[in-house]
Amino acid sequence: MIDNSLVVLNSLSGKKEPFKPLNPGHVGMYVCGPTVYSNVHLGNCRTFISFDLIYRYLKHLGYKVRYVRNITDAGHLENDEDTGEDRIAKKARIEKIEPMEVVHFYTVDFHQILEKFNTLPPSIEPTATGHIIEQIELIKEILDVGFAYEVNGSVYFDVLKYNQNHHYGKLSGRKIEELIHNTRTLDGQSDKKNPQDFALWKKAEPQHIMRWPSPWSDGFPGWHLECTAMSTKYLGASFDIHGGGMDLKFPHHECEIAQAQAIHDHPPVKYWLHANMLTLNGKKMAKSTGNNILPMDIFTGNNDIFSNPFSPQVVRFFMLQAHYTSILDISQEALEASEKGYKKLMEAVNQLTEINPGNKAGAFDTKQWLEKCYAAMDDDFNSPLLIAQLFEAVKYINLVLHKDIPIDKYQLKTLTKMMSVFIREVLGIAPEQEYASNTDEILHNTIDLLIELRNNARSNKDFVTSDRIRDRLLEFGIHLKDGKEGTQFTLN
RNA sequence: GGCAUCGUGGCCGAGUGGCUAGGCAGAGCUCUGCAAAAGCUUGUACAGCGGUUCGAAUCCGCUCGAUGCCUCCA
Repeated sequence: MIDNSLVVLNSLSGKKEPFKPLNPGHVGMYVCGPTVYSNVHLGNCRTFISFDLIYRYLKHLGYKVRYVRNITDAGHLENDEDTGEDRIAKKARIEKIEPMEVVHFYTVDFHQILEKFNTLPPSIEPTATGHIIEQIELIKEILDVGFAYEVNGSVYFDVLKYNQNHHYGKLSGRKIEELIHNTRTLDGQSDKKNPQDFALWKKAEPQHIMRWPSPWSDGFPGWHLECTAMSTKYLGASFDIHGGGMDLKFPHHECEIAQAQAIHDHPPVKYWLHANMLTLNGKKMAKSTGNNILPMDIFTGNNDIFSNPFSPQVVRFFMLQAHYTSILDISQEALEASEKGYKKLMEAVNQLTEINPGNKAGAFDTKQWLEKCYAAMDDDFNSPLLIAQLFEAVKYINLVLHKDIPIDKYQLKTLTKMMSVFIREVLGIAPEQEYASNTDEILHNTIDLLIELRNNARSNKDFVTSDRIRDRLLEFGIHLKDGKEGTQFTLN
């Protein structure tokens, strides 16, 4: 299956490049995970769904993928000044609970939401606090090569010195002169030599509870360092893919490149992939403006933004209908359109089992269709284009079902297998709900009985009764449809 | 102000020099007791202004706008 036709948009070059992993057949992928100081953000979910798609497709192609996604549970400051407070410590102070309670609570929330979105768990999910020793060792190495300095128990990365021989800003397209020109001066309130320098280790203030011993002070590691420590530990000094949200390009990913380059004297990552932002009703999502929604509130319908609930699968399908590098706007209308499309797609797939193939092949060119499906995904994981191809198949399936268009065994077998592969395995879209087999059978038998009673009424032209049965069932989410082969039903 | 990404029909969203994207919505028809579903038919869109070219939504320039980053942010 690995035929080297996959191309990916590398943020480092800004161009689509053929994907050739460092070790043939193996892929190392690191994605910046969440800071677990509050409920996982919907935009954050888009990033993880995007990389779930990428992970799934690489695996589908036959690569052995090691997917590392961290949990940031320390070191992520409110701002970069010396007074900046750790986000988790701040939440703990406000809620009057232990920092590790905050961490655990929101880690559980994060996992629950991502599971609802049907994302696969990563191969390794390391935490920052579990890698303090590794981070201290990295800081020592950076100090040894002379790209960091210690002041008052804190250690900073010397960006200006690094930039003498390397380009700090090559990922985000920035020049150091512009950064200096645009950076607000802190009027000597900082220990840093330059405002561009970033913390590798911060000395903890006396009231700061999240603290670890180090050669420099009792303190905590800098945010940028943890990703370098964990990616290096689990994927090596060079690995294939580093992903994350577009907003992490600068400074976070830039700092990661600088740290790794300083120590290993070569770039850490071959392909940088960045997922684009999600906006809500055309505007950036922000808690401060109220233009914000939690994933769970979309699923339950408990929100003021959308007039009805939308299931995780519909939201996932909606997101996959856009390319991961495009800005995507979520709205009531857009979700409704996706919901209908999703149902149409799943309905057609479910009805594949009802088709009896003939000996005559139909006009559907399965070989060409498959090629188009793979071509779509090979072109930088173009899921919207793949979905468009899936709807081509849906159209044909419906023609077979309703218009007696021929289909032979081979066509049916290919469609049945590959529709499932693309929808379930690659796109990671699951059926809306699965019933326990026992309940399922009882429910189906009950509905069949009601359909029988209704059809008796219809034969007697007692449409009052027949419509009442149909309308009442619809209220329960059971949808009856009369066709040539009798009455079918769907569960909403 | 600087950097980055982008601006496609009523809505969402592919497409990066010539050839149908796709989904949703709308209109007409077929089927139907009526619906629903499905099928068929139907839409001369590419922010604006210049330029390159035989030919541009697609390349170049400028203008306007959006989003992100420039202090933490997926």
